[in-house]
Amino acid sequence: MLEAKLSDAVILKRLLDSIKELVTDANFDCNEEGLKLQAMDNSHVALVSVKMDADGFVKYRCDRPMPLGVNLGALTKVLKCAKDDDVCTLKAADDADVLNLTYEAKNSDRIAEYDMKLMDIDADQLGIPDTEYDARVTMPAAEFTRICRDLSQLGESVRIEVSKEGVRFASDGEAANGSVLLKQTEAARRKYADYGKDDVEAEGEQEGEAEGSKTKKVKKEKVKKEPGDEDTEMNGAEEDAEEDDGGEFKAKSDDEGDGEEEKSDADEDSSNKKKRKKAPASANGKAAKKSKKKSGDDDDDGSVGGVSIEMNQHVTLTFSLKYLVNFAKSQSLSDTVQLMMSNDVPLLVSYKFGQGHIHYYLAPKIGDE
Amino acid sequence: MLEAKLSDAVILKRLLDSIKELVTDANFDCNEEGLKLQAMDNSHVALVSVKMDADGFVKYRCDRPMPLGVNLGALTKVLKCAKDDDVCTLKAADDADVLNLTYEAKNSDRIAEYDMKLMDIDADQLGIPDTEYDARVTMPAAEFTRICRDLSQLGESVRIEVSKEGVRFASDGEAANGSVLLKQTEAARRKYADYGKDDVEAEGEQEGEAEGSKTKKVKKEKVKKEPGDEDTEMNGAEEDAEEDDGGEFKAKSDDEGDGEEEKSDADEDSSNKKKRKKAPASANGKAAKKSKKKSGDDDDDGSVGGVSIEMNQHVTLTFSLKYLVNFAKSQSLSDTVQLMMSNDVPLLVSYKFGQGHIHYYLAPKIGDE
DNA sequence: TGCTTAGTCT
DNA sequence: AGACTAAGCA
Repeated sequence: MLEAKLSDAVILKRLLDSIKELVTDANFDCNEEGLKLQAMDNSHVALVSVKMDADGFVKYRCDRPMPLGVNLGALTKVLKCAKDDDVCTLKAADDADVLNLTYEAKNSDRIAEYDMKLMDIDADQLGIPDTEYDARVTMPAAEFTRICRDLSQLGESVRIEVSKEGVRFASDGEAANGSVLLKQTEAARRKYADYGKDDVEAEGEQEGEAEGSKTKKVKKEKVKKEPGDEDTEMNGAEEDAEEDDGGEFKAKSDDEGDGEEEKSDADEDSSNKKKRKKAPASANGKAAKKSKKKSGDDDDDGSVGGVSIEMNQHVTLTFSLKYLVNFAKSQSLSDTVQLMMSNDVPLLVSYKFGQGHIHYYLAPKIGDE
Repeated sequence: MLEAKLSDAVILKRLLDSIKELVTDANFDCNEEGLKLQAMDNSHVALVSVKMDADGFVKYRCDRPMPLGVNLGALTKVLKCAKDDDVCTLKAADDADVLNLTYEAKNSDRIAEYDMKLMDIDADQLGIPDTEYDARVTMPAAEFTRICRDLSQLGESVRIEVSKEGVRFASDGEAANGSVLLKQTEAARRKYADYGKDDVEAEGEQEGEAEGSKTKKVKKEKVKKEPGDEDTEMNGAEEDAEEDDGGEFKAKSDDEGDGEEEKSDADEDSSNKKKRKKAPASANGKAAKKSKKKSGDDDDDGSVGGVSIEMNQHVTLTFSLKYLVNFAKSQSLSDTVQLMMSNDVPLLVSYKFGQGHIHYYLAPKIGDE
């Protein structure tokens, strides 16, 4: 059975708000590592991957892995019945066809309980490419939202060009062409120096979670895991942030060396194999920052303009703004967004929050389509 | 002729916002007691009863009773032309076919005047049952609104179960079932201890006002009036809160004993005849509280969670959420709502505000309809 | 974070 | 035409 208690229902509410327009039905795959959702958008153009780590819950228990087929519209409705600060508990019996959600007011004079029907959803195995990106752009989520919205008024696509100096977002439209250049600033570089170094990528394929994740009992710590050889090493010192569960694609951060992960190496081998815990929460200290989204920590996200760029080579790609605007809704979950790009490879838009992360993949437009 | 001056137009605006979707046309019946509106909703399922006591007006004069047939949509539009804090004066000549509304800014530098056409409306005699309810639930209006809205997302009906411990609102829907339990708390019990004890019920039938009420000359105070023998007594001291005009049904408050009405017995007979003043404003002191709606008086409505329950026996009833959601709009008029229920009897949802009250009646669903 | 306005869908 | 949902503004 599954029992997951979240301290504030608002996290789940925001998560659903972020993806419910993109995906109508999806499986929440739960195992002892946490909850994971991967799905193509309704038109099969974009891919969404959400992960909520067990560590992010007040209480988390999952006896055995199981997929919870959920209609996201229905779940959104049910979540709307929760107050933002309600303690939210998700429960599902092992072969249940319902997901039970309990909302408790922090003062306990109100208890609401909902049972939502589950459905069987074909888990289309999603092949998330295991890519080492040539460019990683870290910037304030609000900036990204603004740019996408602005440019979407002009045209349907945006051309994103990454160079050492900065990122340019350009769109050509009927009535006007627009271009926004964000320069890399020292302040931004410093601010994001160790951001997302260990958990940015790594959407394991299903495979990873199916057996690998369960089998591992590993550390709850925030050590990043190696895509391939997680069980064996404990290079806690590396902050590359490879956190691919499946090993299908691993994220590369060109400049490691920050070494800010906590080492929980001790437990590495202890866990069977597959310790794909990327500590989203504590590792790199970003997760912590993110969680304060609305708090407006000035020195971190909001106040500093500019972007931080890490790259191996120039990248120029064109994307549908409609999707990017949609992705940008996750701004509610994090102050910071990262764009991972390589030429001719799907863009990865990543938002990390206290309890996990949400990744969006979007294939580039080719030629002048 | 009628002349009624209200210190703040916002009261009327909120009142109209509350009922305009339920009722399209209705008579404002005015007599020296004040203004009253009673109407079935458009589908004749629910009944709305609004009362604004003469005392609640800065100035009130009604030479002889008359019905003002109003299209509520039109009145709403006209009221939108008033600023919330404008002093609003309603005037109608004895046989006028127009209602004159004057809006004066509090500093008098602006005077707006509108004439709205009146219409003849068949006053369907409304038979409001005179019921002694088995359960009375007093709770924050916002809580009631929230629950009705939440559950209306899931299903069409809500089952309300009242027990000593609390109230449960439950709804079953296609995608999910939901249940909200509000526990009775000591804080809530204290908060609402003397709430609505004297004016909760008592919608007189039309009849009452037509002849019976007029004949009485009684006090203007907050004494409840006797349906039958009004002209003779002036029991100003009782605060039972029977305020039925017609005598058809009288409101019962199980626990009276507050005794907080003011006695103005002296003037009872002095007035010609027809003094059916029920003083909603001052009696019991609740009216006063209510009027502060938006002010967020913590110790009164908003801050205290939980409900207060007074009951003779368990009650379980099922209602259409669509209507309850509609009723809940009156939250703009009061921080507190009371639900009065008996098995197999229409629910009474009552909101009291400084100038009067609004009562909604809704028949329960029987069986599994 | 809440409210108001605009647009879309029923 | 009305209601509901989503986006923008305060």
